[in-house]
Amino acid sequence: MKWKEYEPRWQKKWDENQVFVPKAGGKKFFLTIPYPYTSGALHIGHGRTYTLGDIIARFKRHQGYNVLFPMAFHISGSPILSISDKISREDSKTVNLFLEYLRIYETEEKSYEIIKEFVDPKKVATYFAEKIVSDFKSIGYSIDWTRVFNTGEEKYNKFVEWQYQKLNEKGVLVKGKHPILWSLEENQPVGEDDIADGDTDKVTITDFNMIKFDFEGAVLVAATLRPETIYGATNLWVHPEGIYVRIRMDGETWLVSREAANKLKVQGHDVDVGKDFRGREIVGRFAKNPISGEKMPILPASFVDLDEGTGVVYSVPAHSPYDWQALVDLKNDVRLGKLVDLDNVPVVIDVPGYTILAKELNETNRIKDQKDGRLIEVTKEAYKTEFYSGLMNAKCGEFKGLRVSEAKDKVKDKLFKDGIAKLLYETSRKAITRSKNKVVVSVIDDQWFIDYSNPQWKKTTNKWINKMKIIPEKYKKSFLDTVEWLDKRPCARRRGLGTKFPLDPEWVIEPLSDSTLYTAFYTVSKHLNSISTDKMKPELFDFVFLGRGTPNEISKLTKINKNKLSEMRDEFLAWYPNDLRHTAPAHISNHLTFFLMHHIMIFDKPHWPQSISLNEMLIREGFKMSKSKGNIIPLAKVAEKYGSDLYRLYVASSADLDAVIDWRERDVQAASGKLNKFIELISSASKAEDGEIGLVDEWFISKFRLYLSEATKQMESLKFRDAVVNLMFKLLNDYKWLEKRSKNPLSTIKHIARDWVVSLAPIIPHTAEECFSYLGINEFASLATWPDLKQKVNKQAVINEDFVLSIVSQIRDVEKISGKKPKVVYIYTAEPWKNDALKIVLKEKERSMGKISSFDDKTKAAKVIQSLIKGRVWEKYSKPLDEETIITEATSALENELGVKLKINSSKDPLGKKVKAMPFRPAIYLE
RNA sequence: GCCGGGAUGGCGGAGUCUGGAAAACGCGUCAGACUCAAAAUCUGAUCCUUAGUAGGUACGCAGGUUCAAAUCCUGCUCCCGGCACCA
Repeated sequence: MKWKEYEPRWQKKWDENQVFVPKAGGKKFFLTIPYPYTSGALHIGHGRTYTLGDIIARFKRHQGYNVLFPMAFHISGSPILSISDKISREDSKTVNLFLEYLRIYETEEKSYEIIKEFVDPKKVATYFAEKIVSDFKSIGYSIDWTRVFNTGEEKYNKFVEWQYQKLNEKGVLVKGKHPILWSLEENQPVGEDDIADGDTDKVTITDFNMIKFDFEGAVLVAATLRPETIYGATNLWVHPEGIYVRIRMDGETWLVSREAANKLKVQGHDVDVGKDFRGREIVGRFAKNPISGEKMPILPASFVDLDEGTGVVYSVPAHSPYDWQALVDLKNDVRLGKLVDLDNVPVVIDVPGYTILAKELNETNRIKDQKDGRLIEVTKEAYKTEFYSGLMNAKCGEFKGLRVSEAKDKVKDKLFKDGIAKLLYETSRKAITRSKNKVVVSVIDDQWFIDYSNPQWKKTTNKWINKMKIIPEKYKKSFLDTVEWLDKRPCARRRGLGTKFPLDPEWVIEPLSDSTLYTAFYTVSKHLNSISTDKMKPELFDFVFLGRGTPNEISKLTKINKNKLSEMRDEFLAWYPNDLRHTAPAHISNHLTFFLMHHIMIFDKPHWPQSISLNEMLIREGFKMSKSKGNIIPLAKVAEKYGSDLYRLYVASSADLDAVIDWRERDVQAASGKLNKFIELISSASKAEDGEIGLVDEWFISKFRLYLSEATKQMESLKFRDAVVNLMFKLLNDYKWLEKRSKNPLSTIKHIARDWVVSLAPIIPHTAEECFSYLGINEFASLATWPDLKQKVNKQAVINEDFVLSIVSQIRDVEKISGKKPKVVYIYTAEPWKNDALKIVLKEKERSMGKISSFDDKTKAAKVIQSLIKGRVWEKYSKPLDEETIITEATSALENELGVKLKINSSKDPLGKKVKAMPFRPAIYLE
């Protein structure tokens, strides 16, 4: 792996010569990849996206584009903050994780020193940002580092503030209520990171319907996920030992569990807690069904969970396995048994194959009592069955005949409209924070949102997406779906790093919402370094990005030199729009769509994004890389372990964009062999004497040019894998044959060496540079012009030599089938009249049978013509070959290759093979 | 649950959009060459039958459209990803 030795050398040269720092102007290509979040070391999976992006940037550069490929760092949000928190609390898991990251770069001793500084979140951010820069350089990325920034910098804050001012002017910033996960004890929002097992077992927010049942001048509030079953309610359940409270809630008197009262308090309701009581105190009394007005008994049940919903549920025995079972359990109760009527439970949802679904399911599953754990599964089954195949029946009034899946929301809407129901948010599972406090749902009422629901905005965006190039194209639909589905989205949070929300500085702009327009920021970021932030008024950005005002006016207002202003505006105009944004499909449903929509809302149409490309993830030996499995390869170790060019070659060639790459050590080693072979060939060719170019050499050169033009198209559509197959694997296979056939194979390589090296330079740039130096080409391979695709291809040489190769495989076929190891092989070419038939077929194609009259033996001729038509000879050939001459010329190579003696068109023909020969398929006899 | 995507040899995967000789390219395996030996490298074989260019079996399952289906349509099974404050 000699490339490891020269890689750093070329990286240094690129750096010193600022090879990838473009000056605005000319035919431009502006490529971006989302900036990495600096909360740790990147691994080879992250590297896939950046590597493919770099290959695109480099390819475009070869094609004569002036390429801008910048990079920055994301530090906004809470993760970095909570890392510092945890490190300062000496949380051992976090400390160990970060020590592990540090050891990638530092000595043991130094790691311990540095981690102490990580109590400061900015230190975490800047440390890893720096390391990512050196990681990226070590892989040879052609990034313009002069524009680097991070999202915590003041100039960036100014830019984001401007952006929010624009959004506000457009009227898409709205304030409202919003449910979030919350800890009562810690009195703050909890993110996935703060929840115990939050990463593996996600917690989401579920909507419960609280339905009010009049009860002795108050309301007893039952919670349900299945409002459509209200028509079949027979009674209410409370937990007999549970503690309930009487509360004043938004002007009404409610009875709910004590836990529920606490939740309601933080869900935006006006709650006064009054007297508490045990569930059993109201057992046996009656509440009123809000739909039918019927009296319904309140009964005790132990399955009722006080900490889920309101701690009160209504009972639908025909459709809920728990309810049915609890009634069965209660039937024999001396006092309450008489309130239970199992013979007349109302069925309100008809399901084919069932009469009373809950009863029948419980019986087939032999449920013992309401404490039976299997009830959870049975309930799920009941719910699913009814949801998909249940129909609301005559007892459901206006909803009769509807499928449950449709009726559910309609019934819910009606209950809410009639004031019978209210919404309660509940967590999807019982969850605690890492500090062991309960997670509940809180509703905050002053949450700021970006309102993506605006139909005009959506329409314009969809229209634009349809026009955009999305690669691979199958992801286009995901974009359209996302736009369809987007609604209001919270854009500010109470804590985290980032930009203060300009309309309310108590809030910080949420990290995905501060990263929607920053591709524009790259165009001027380095100019802003010399301007003090107090001069960065909104008018500055209005001018630079939107062309509002004149340099004179803006200069007066901001005190920024007016030439500087013009320079910035010019640079923005020179680079924008963003020609390609490359990243992973996971970003479609959030970042990428915001990126599009914000551009469309704020920028002029000529500056909207042009195209987006996406690549799937990378796994290792069949498994996802994860900290717990300990199977992560950090990007920082790639150069040392494999060499960057090998990494780049493997990442480019082992899977298409939309397929997951499996990093398999064996295949990596195989790729290493090919890379070695390539380097050796170029290196020895560079030293070889010039030789004569024969027909076979022309065959090879032509093959290369054919592969090259195919590969160029493939590179343009980002099919790197196919390009590598053509330029590397196939060509190296052809070279093996060339070595056997040509007098001067290395000198032939010399003819294509420069072009070959350049064509692979985007993928293996260090090796390309090194090869240029072997070849004595005194320029950067990274900046070399893409090979001329109009160079001569000798088609006849290709056809002839491919024919010779087909002779080899035909003889081998026969050897294999006959099981013979011949000493002499007799070859018979087709009789001349068959070539006449061939000429007809080449001209007439499928209609050739019409010309059959010119042949003496029409039966034989028909057979031959039929076979030629079937073989579609016209697709490959334009005229018959002089097969005898071609084979004669290649005789010695064929004899060597096969280890036999060849005799062509000999009169000796013991098996009568001669007559079987066809054009392009001579007959063969083995002796 | 909702919304996407996928299923092809022993394995990774081409081929699907645009129906018309399935398996390009790579890995593995087997055999041979080189070597004292091994590794590396090179050569060949790798669905079945067959002195041949032909036939048969095969692209998750079940149907359908068509002269013709891996490819188009319908239903099903299983896998993977995203799902709003999370970067």
